[in-house]
Amino acid sequence: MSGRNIQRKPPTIKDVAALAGVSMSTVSRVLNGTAVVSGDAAERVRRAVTQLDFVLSASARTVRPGVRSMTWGLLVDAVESHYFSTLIAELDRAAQDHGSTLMVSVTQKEWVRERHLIKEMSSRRVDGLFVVPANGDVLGERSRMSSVPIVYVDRIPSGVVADVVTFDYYRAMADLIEGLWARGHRRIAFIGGEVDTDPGSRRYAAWNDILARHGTTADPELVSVGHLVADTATEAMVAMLRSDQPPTAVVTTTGLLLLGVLHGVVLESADVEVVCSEEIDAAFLSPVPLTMVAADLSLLVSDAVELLTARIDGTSGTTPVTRLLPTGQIEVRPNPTMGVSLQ
Amino acid sequence: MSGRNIQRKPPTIKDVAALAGVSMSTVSRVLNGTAVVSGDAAERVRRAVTQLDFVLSASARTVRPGVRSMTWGLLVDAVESHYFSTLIAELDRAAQDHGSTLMVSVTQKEWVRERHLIKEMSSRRVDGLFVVPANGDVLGERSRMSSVPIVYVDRIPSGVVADVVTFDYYRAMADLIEGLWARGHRRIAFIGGEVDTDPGSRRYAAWNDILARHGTTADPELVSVGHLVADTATEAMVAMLRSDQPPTAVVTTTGLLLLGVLHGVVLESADVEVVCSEEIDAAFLSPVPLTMVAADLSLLVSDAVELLTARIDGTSGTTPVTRLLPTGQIEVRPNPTMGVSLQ
DNA sequence: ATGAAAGCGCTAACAA
DNA sequence: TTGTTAGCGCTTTCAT
Repeated sequence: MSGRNIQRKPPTIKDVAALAGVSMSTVSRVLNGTAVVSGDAAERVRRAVTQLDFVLSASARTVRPGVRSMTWGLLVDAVESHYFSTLIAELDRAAQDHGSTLMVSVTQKEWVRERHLIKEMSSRRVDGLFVVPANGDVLGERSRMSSVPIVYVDRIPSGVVADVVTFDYYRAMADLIEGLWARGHRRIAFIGGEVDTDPGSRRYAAWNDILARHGTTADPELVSVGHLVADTATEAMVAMLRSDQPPTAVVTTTGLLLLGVLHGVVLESADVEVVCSEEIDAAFLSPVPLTMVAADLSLLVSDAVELLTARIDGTSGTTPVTRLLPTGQIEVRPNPTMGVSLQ
Repeated sequence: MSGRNIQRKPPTIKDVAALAGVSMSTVSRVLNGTAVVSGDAAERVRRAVTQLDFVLSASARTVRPGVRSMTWGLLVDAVESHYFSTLIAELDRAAQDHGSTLMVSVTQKEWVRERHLIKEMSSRRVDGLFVVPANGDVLGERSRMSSVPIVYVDRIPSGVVADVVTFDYYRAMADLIEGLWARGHRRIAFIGGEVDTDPGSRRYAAWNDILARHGTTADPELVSVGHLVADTATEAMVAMLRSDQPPTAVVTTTGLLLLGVLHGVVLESADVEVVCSEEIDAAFLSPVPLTMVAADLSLLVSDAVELLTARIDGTSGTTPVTRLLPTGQIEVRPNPTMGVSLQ
């Protein structure tokens, strides 16, 4: 209860050794379990450690190369989404199970920041890194940064051949659109984000491919891409709904854009079916039929962890692996007693 | 494009010195800007650094106590909420502005993990720590962990007097309930989470106080607390709505529980007004009138950063500060042409 | 089983 | 302006 937070300089292994009446080596051995120590000495060391509230300096421990810090890093491009929240939570749990600590940093979707943070994390001697790659590595610099094992997650990075774990977003999107087609929809809109970078590019390719497979092509009026925020997606949706030939179904890509699209649907009290390549937790509030791709993050995480630990332990071959994980679907149909669907 | 990720051991300052034909000190001086170096030598060093893709080892740099690592730590209890996503994003930006790097770890709401991570971060020589305190420090151990400057965020920690920045959740909740009362509601339900720990305790106190102020007390049938997940909140909501005397309004605390409550409302096609002490981004989908507390995280962050930097620089007094930040309100009224509100 | 000592990568005090 | 050197906290031979 006494709240003095004096900045005393932390005790060192030397202090512990002195208090326990042993040498520094013995303290080190006890704390690391590196060698057998007499029960008596061990006990005295442990007591001193508790008394001084001592912690081995991770900095000093990891000065020499080759030692394990039992720390993993995670670089995410942004954090404001259900998807990444879950990713962080799952990875954190996996790291804990492995006896490692996870440290997260945010790249803000900027390649220069990703590069900086990879170096930063690496200079802090993390054992390995999970990276959700940002775009913009035009010079292919990524391939030169080989100081620390990296497994790329969720997106396929450009400019480097490395271990990647991601979901099969192409197939997921293809399935969604085939579903709409099977249910009779012919005027289908596409409201998406970036389409020239992964995974938007895969989704967009699926969109075009499936339409082509059915011998048709997208009405330009019904395609609106490049959205980065929900608001512009809302505007696009509203504009389409007000046109002469409004769509009967809408394809969206991210949870963020799905919210934007649903907002447009609400504003116009429209009756369209919506599908989305990502999941949101407020889906049950949708006033219209909604199908979402269900991506099991725990699958992604266990695969990524497996790949990274193999790299760290050096037990994996030299050839990088790319894994495309399968996805599921979640269908949400609005409560028939409410919403526009009852007219 | 050549994707060989060989695990070569990272170059040291010695390698750079050799390649540049100068001493290690000169390299250090160039890289840290600690002293004037001849343009020629500096240029050769920079070239060598680029060529070797060299980064100073943060580990080695921070071995000696007292040096700044230009790294801040953030310990959050959980990450699956809009609130913490935003907190991380804002703090990350603030750290970047300050020239520091933010590292996040997750305590999973467990005090032992919080304690472990504080030590871990501290042993990695972060300059300071933002901590969303977990509950469970019954022994008051927090007050003994004075190795690194800490600013507590969002919750008031137990067992220690330290710098805290949080929102005035008592007043926020009081305002919500006064609003309901003013709009004529008399059967008001309360569906919340933990009520014996902060900030739930503050919200629950406001609930009881405001009812008392109006000379009444809560109907036990309309109070359901201790919810940790959305599902049980949904069940509680449904049960209340099906009772003989259903509430006309519901008070909720967190965004998670708000979603649970709204789910119950949707399932029962009920017509109740809802208020919540946290914000969700899918609010526009609410089929019923909804008022949420708007907490400006950037305010929280700038205050927390100010306090932490003051502690780090030693420019703050010894007396810890507690700041209660004001909140706003967001009102969402459902689109009149849809949803249950049109009957 | 234990201690003394060298060395990890780096910075800073001291010489030159 | 530059190099040499001691030392940060810790681990790890190498003796004992």
